[in-house]
Amino acid sequence: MSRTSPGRRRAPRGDRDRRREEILRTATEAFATRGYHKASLAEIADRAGLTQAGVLHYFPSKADLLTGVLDLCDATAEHGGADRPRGLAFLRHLVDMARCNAGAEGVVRLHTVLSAESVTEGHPAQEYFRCRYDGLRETVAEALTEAREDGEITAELDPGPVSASIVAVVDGLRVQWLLCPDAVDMAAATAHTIGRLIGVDPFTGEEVR
Amino acid sequence: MSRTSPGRRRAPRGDRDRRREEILRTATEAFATRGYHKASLAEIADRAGLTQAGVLHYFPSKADLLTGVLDLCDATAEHGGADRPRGLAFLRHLVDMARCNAGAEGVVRLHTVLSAESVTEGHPAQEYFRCRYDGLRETVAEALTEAREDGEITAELDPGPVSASIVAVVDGLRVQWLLCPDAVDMAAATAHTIGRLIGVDPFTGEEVR
DNA sequence: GTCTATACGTTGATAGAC
DNA sequence: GTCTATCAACGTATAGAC
Repeated sequence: MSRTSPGRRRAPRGDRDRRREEILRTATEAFATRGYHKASLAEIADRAGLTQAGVLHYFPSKADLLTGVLDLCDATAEHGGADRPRGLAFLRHLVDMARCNAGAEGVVRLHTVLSAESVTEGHPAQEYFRCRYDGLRETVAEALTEAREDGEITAELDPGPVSASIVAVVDGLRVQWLLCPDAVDMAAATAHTIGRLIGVDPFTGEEVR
Repeated sequence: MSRTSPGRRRAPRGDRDRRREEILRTATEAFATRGYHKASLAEIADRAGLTQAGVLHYFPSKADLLTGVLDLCDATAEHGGADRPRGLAFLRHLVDMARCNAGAEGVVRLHTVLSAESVTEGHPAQEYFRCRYDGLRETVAEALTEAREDGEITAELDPGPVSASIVAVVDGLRVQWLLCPDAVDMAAATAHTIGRLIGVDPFTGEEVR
């Protein structure tokens, strides 16, 4: 183990890590606005204040840079490792995220562009997104089950298909919003759709009919 | 006007048009599996049985080829110019299309990949998809209004947000299905979500609660 | 109408000086 | 650690022979 490594996460280990993070930040922006294939190492390097060869010193290949970006994205989203809300509260959390997303075009763009690009032949993020959607569907399904156990949802429902639909709405609204921000209210549409799908307004708890 | 042109649409005008269509077919496949940026004219030309320069003889630029693909896609989808179904029947039509899509991976892939890629900076299909989503939302909203007028839907609903959500579900399910076909039943999930959103099963007409 | 040849730019990656 | 230099490969598009 390196002498300077304290052996724990979250401890800043010096200039190298700061450099890496700076590169990841600019790479995130580039991938979000241009997509993985169109974004170039030279452009990323330029905005990060070094040369293209410099970037490849920290990330052996462009694909490694992409996985680095996605990992950082996950790490940021977990924001300290707080437990996920239980039951209906988690569905409210989804709506809150949609509201929050409406002010963070970059994040939305990154996810939207890369997730769709990942379905192409041999894309380096394919496995990442496959796992991600599997996890998302399962998490939503769990939350739905909890909500029923806790009596927050009274309607009969099949967690599998419903969770896929919820994830799909959140996703699909992003594309429309990116192309035409004024035509879509992501948070409102998400909240409304979830409410109809589970038969309960996720915020007031009132029955929807 | 050319001597061989009969001056009407749909009349096969000879080898040139057949060639163009052949190129468009292979280009469609290439854009669907690789995305616009990653697909190359050389690859398309190769599979169409001519050289890269040959392709550019029929389509002045790669961007023109893309718009040609999208136009052909539209023309095919209109299949003869039949009027769109009215009211609830149109929503059933959406479900039927989802069912049909589950057997036509290529079409799904083309739309999914290009629509998301189009939100990137300066993408040649950006205007196309902006208009497409505007049109889709409006068409769905019209169908919803008709369904209410005809008494097929009794519940109160706001056509704007609901139509955006319906379009979003259809879209979002495609990404999940492409990444993991066994995990998602597009037609079932689409039908179910639409049913909950409008309060009526689109096929049986029974009230949903 | 289709080809060959080529111009001309950009890409990701490597080697080696400093 | 960061650079310059260089690489081979690939991209679109054009020019001109046939």
